[in-house]
Amino acid sequence: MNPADLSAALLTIVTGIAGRRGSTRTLTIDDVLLERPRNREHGDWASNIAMKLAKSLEVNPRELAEEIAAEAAKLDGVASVDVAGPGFINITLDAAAAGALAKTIVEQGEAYGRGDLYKGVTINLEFVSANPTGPIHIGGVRWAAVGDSLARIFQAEGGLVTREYYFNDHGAQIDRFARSLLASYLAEPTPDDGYAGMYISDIAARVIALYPGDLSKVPRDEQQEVFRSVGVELMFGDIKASLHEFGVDFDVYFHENDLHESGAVEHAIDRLRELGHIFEADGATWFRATSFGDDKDRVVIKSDGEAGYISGDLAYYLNKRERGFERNLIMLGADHHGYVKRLMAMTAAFGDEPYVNLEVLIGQLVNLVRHGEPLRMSKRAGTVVTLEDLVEAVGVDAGRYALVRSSIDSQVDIDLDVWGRRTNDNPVFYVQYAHARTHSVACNAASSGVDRSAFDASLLQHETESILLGTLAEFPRVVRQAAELREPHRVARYAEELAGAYHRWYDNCRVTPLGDESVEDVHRTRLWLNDAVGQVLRNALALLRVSAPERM
RNA sequence: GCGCCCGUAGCUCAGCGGAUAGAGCAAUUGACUACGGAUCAAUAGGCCGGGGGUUCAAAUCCCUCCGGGCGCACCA
Repeated sequence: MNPADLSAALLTIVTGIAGRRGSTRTLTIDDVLLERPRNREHGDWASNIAMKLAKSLEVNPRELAEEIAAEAAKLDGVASVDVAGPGFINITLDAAAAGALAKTIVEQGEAYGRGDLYKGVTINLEFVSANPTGPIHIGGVRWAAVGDSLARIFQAEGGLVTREYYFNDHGAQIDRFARSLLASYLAEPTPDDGYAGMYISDIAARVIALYPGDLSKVPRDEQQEVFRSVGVELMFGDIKASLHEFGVDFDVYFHENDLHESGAVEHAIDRLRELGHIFEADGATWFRATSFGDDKDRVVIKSDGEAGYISGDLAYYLNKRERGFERNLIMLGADHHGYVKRLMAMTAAFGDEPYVNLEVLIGQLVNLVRHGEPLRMSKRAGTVVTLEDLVEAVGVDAGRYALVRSSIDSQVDIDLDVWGRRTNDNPVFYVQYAHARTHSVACNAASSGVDRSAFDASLLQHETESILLGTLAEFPRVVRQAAELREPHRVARYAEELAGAYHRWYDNCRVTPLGDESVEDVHRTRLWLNDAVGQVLRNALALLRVSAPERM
């Protein structure tokens, strides 16, 4: 009896009662979701359905709750049902019914926790998308960790996910990058609007080494072109490599330049023109974004004939839709939140549904801190802390976990000294230790002759076992909720809760009997429970792409 | 001026309509010649920024004020 079964049974009961009382409202499984009461005296699962329905049925909530409780008490696997407070229905399961989950989890293995919320839905997840004008700095690191975990969570819910990196190689920033490389090569000072930093001279040296002829003999503008094309390629290769080190690999690297060269921009503008959302004014071509809630109209073709910035976004979105993606998500930093309105206006203008076909996830920026003092980073000034610096200081597991553990709505401070030195501050080790412990418990059990040849769930009677089973039962819903709300941090917080419940169980219940005791079914059954915990910890950590070590 | 995010234990943050608001770190005190003490138990610590409202029920939803972060280009 897992919470999903219980919810379904409850739905049947409540629908029957509501129907008899003349309700016309159709109830769904979401109306009868169960929650785990904080207080153990309130049973294993609780429902507030009676309080929610009381008003529309014009009955006293407690009276309705009693009616539901009476029927729920007859369900198989339910030990008792109580009505408490203003109308909570508290359900306590038979130990056997609750404990059966341990075996189910072991049998389902990696599949436990997966769902079908986005089964068959094509999802395009665009994140990081940093310009290849320098190494990926720590501001972009958060989206690498969060975006990749979100992709894994969508996949666990059946989504057909494409991880996409939008490579902004059309604008003036790339030119500045090329001029900076050239200046370094010619030993000239860095251009005023250029990029400084050690990496510029490194890249310049590698470009020169790769050039087949004598670069000093070609004209200056050709030199700059060489630095542009080869330099961007090298820089981008470095970015890909450090993201790969961090466990993040993209399916598609999309070049903005292709949109301009392939005619996709004109195509998108033509499409909007057909729909009547384009007009000419002041020598420029405009998108009438104000018709769709934006603050101002946006220039798609500037009066000098160049494409305006938004035209790339128009073409890119249309391209994604034409590639068949039903849902398109873009992750941006808070410094870009002003774009949301115009992107939604664009979505509506194309005849799509804002916030459904396109979603923009805004995450707060990360602050780099050293010795408690905020550290200003600037790619142009060369004071950059990179992804590689982070990995070197704290490792992939701790880095990813720390970045994904808090809500993207809250700002996080990264202090490399603290993260590197006091690793105990990072709860990832608490979770990983719990996993390592499940492994060593299983090893000890094996050498003491405890195996999984018997399973009697009714023997899982201890309070810590009941809490542990309840926590295990929640995992599928946590994954689903993380997907629905686009909040990977929920998986991390859940893993911590499960690790805690496991450690407390370990302290109270032995899997391996003491020296002079014989192996009983209770030990064999507990081994199933131990292994179930290990499996769920592995499944949860996998969603974050954090390793689940067998020893530490 | 307008818009988005945040204000919860000493610190870092969960909880975002439900019962007595939680965790880690820090503090104090305990627990292995018993499956790894990177653990566990216990104590202490809160007008959930202030004030209104909606609701049977508000940290959670609405309004307003205060404080902090970030944005409001024919730049990308």
